[in-house]
Amino acid sequence: MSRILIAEDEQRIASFVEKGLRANGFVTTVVGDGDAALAHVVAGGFDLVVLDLGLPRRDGFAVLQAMRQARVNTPVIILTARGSVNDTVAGLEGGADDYMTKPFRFEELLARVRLRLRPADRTPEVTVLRNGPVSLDLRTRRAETPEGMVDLTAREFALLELFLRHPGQVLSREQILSHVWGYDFDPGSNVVDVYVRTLRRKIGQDHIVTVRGMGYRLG
Amino acid sequence: MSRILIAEDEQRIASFVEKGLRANGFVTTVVGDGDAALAHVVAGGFDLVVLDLGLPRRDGFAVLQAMRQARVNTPVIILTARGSVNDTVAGLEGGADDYMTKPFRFEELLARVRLRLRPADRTPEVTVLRNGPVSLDLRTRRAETPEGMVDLTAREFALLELFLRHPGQVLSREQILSHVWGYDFDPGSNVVDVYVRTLRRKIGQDHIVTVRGMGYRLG
DNA sequence: GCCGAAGATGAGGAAATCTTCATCGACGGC
DNA sequence: GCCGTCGATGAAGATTTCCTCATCTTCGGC
Repeated sequence: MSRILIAEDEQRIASFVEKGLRANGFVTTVVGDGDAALAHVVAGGFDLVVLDLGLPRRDGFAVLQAMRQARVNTPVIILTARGSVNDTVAGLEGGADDYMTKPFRFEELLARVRLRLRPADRTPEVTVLRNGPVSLDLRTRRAETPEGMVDLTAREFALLELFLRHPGQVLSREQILSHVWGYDFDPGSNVVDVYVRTLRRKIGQDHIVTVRGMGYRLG
Repeated sequence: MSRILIAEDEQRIASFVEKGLRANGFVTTVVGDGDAALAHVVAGGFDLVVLDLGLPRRDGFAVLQAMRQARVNTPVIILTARGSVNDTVAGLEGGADDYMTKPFRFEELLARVRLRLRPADRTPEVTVLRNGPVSLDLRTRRAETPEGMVDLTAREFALLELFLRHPGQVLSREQILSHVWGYDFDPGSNVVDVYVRTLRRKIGQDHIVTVRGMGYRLG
């Protein structure tokens, strides 16, 4: 699978991103400052870089600039603090391929990573996820089950997508929280329970199974 | 282009659907009762049927059943009144491929028509619409312009999609209203104006041009 | 330049979605 | 079977999106 360099100094976020990407089959390397990031990128071997703008020693802009000057065309996804729109624009003009404002949901980052890697690995884009009787059209955001077709809200959609991308696997509330809601969401909340319920109401009770003490599982 | 049979007795809706489909390059035929619908379908020559359930002389169910018994496999999209969920389920089990509850927005119907015709014409699915500097990813619902990338709300997305599917063409407020909001929306409203404004705010002022006395145009 | 009509804009209220909270019920260990 | 913990559920409150309305600005004919 593809190799991804994560350049991020905040420990919490770095590990959030790393765990998530590894769980999805990517090979990851984490570096905590700009110099290291640049060295790794130029040395080669990475298919994509997740680059925080606020790195110590040499900030993200400088890394990006040096990279492009060295004619390294590895796709770059920038991480930036919310509100710093100017950063964003400058980043994109400076040669980044995409950006994410913090805090972000892991699934969003994942979607962008997949998007940027696809041209390279020539895999056609998946537009419908399916698992047994449940299917989800990613374009129209509609789910289809034996009970009929239903339109989903944004959260319901994100949750069902997560389940469909990990069929049969038990997902803990924490995993679901970080993937669908984001890494800085209150872990004491029971939003996941509530949304599992609304999903079950819409697509039918039987598809999402409760695994007591562990979490939920699809199929 | 593909030929579509519209079986609908309400004049207003029939013409709404017919105009819209023609404007998008489809060849249409309208019939107002179930007998005529069945006769046309069995005679052949249609690639898809838009079928109202509440037809006179022979209702939609009967038409669908007779069609399938006659081994006609033309895809069928059912139109049904909101709330009659049982109808919907029964319809799908009876061999329909998709359904729409009235009132519906034209763009939604169009999306489903395209979806059902695609397998036949082998055209790969479009996931990114582009026009000059403006592009829209239909999967992530994100727009990209020289000013950066922006996330769109549902309405903003539907509006921009409409513009991108008809680049350079002047769209009247009425057209936009019926396509994005639905055929029974108050024509005296200025929602279109308001949403054009929010879109301009997000993607930049210059892309959507006002054509005084006529409507708006992209590019 | 003046006037009327068309479009732009800001703000407020309505509706839908999302999140939290309190309570109820079910399961498993003992 | 009893109790404690975990999950299910309903409903209220917060937030976001959507739509309407009143006002302001711009355009084009005269």
